[in-house]
Amino acid sequence: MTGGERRPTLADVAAQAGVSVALVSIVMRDAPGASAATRERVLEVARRLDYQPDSRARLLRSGQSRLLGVVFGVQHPFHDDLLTGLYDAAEKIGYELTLSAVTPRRDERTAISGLLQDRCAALVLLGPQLPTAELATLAGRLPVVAMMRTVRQRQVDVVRTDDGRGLHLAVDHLVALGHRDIAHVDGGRWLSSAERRQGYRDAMRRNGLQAYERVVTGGFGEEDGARAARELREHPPTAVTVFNDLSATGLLDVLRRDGLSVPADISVVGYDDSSFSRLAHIDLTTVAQDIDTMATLAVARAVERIDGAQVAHREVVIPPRLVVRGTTGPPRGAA
Amino acid sequence: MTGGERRPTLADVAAQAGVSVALVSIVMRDAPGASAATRERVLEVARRLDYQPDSRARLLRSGQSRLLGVVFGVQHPFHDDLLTGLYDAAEKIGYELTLSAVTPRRDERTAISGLLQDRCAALVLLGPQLPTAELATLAGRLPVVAMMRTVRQRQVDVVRTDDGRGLHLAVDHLVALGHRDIAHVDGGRWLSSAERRQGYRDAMRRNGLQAYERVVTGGFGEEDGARAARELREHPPTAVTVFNDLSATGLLDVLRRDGLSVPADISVVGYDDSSFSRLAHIDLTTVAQDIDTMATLAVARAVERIDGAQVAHREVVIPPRLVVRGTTGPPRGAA
DNA sequence: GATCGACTCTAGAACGTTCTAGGGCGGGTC
DNA sequence: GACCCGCCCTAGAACGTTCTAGAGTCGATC
Repeated sequence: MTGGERRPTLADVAAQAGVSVALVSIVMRDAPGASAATRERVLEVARRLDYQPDSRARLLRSGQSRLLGVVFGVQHPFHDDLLTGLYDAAEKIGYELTLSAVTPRRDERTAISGLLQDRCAALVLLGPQLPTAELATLAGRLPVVAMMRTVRQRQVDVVRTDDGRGLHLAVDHLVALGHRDIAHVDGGRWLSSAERRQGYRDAMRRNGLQAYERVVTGGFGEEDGARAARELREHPPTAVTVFNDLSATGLLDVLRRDGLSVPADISVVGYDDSSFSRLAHIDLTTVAQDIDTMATLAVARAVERIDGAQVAHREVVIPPRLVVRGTTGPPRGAA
Repeated sequence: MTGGERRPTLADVAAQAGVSVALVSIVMRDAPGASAATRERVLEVARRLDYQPDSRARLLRSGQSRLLGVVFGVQHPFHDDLLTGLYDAAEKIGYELTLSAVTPRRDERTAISGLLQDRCAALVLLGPQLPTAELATLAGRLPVVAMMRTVRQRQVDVVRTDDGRGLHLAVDHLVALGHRDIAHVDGGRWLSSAERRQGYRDAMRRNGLQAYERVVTGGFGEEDGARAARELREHPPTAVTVFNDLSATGLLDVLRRDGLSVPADISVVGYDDSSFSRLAHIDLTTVAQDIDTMATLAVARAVERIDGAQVAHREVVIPPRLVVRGTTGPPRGAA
């Protein structure tokens, strides 16, 4: 029953409309070379047969695929937001997106290889964990844009947030509130942990607070933040900047169970503006990445490479934005 | 520089290995009809040239596409988990997945039409919002499996959780703890809100608690839960079951700000086992859907239809599971 | 020693589209 | 009236693969 009938092709439409296959193709692509009258007639037939072009055949023949492959991770709520932006950006310039997910049981290599078989024209990788060497090989075959990660390799384009600046914003905000004793909980071995840590250090020095510099090893998850909080228990600072929002919530939880009041006793700043950080419950002050700009630039960069343009800048660094919510305030003494 | 060279094709491999194109095809597909020796030689050449099959050409020629189209929504953390399961299930039986996302600015119709052009063999829709009539038309063209939603239409297969039973579990758990005054905050006009509400009603009656039945209109988001909490303020019950986790956290927030202690003063049960409900901070007792089973069954159902089997059951209903965490406990009197 | 079957391999058509080359045809210019 | 140009249209090759039909070789069976 279902699926019994073959889907209509250009040939079917052509036969019904009494024209050649080539002409129907012209009409469907909205290409010049058909009179208004026939155009109308062909479209009418196509609509009646519910004709849908076959993108496989289309792409196969026309070489240029106007298709961008995107690799994203299912664990990152952040990636979902980025996908939204990428769809918008791609649609605006007439490109299609094809998605391939990295899951706990499906690694990046598998995800990428699927996209290569689909012959997309370029790859956009969201926070790739692949070693630089492998990214370089890949970039030798087709344009590759890495997002949210630095790649010291001239073949690979990079679009990322200025994480250093993100921590400047966080620290400056705390200093403006009157804090001096500000610690940082880093991301351990995670991508961009080093840069955020360095951003913290620079900002502290610029504010003349090198005496207060203190970095605690953290990580990606909630439990990492909790562990860091316990480590800070002995000599609690008046404020903490944390590698990401998830870690920050873990830290917050321990602080509150210890009877500390946030932000009166201690202020906390996260990173990412994750969806849950907006929950009234958590209400976390955090550093937000400019998703729309990043998405637009990533797509633009990929397309420039596809079109063979010699791209001048290989790396685009976008300034982040501080989102002030309820977990930051003046320290007790300063009130 | 990049993209200058053409990707190698079967013909290239054939030429280098000194065999016919057809034979290389046989080897690549692991089909019978090639000697071990040549097989070895061809594979070696393919590896050397870094040959990647062109899935477009492959699918175009071979008609059967072994390709499942999946439509998911970026706003739902739950969909990410489901994707993980779908990838596993599809891989196990040799199918590929192709993803199309619904975003705030890309509707379901667009997402589906993209997949139709890719000529996938069947569609798996996660919580589709499309009207039944449209789903029916679609199902006339290719097998369609809807997940997490009822569709009263015999062409469309359905795989969903037994939401009624989910609320039975929640209510029974609370009753076992000693609660009698249990209210329900529903999902408003959202899919499956009606079924969960009815599940609550049935469970209350089965426990002889019809006198305590109380349903408050809620919704999908946090603010809906917060609103419901304010509405309950006058005569607070000792326990609440909520449409989903997001709404439950909004409710929790208002309760706590009102000075109520959870679970001592009031117990709360959510629905979905969303990733954030696991955060130590929120630690929500909730009803979990059996993601792996759902994913496996959805893929199996789609494939059966593709293979033309006459499927007996059109609707599969999976029992959920209660995850007990920190927001439920005995009521004050019962301690 | 002819016939058969199994095995390995190949030539060429086919999938649905786009692209290249060119064929009518009407009307303007010399 | 010969020429050229622009417009609308068509035939047929091409994209990279799989599929069908069949060709060649070898060894075993009659």
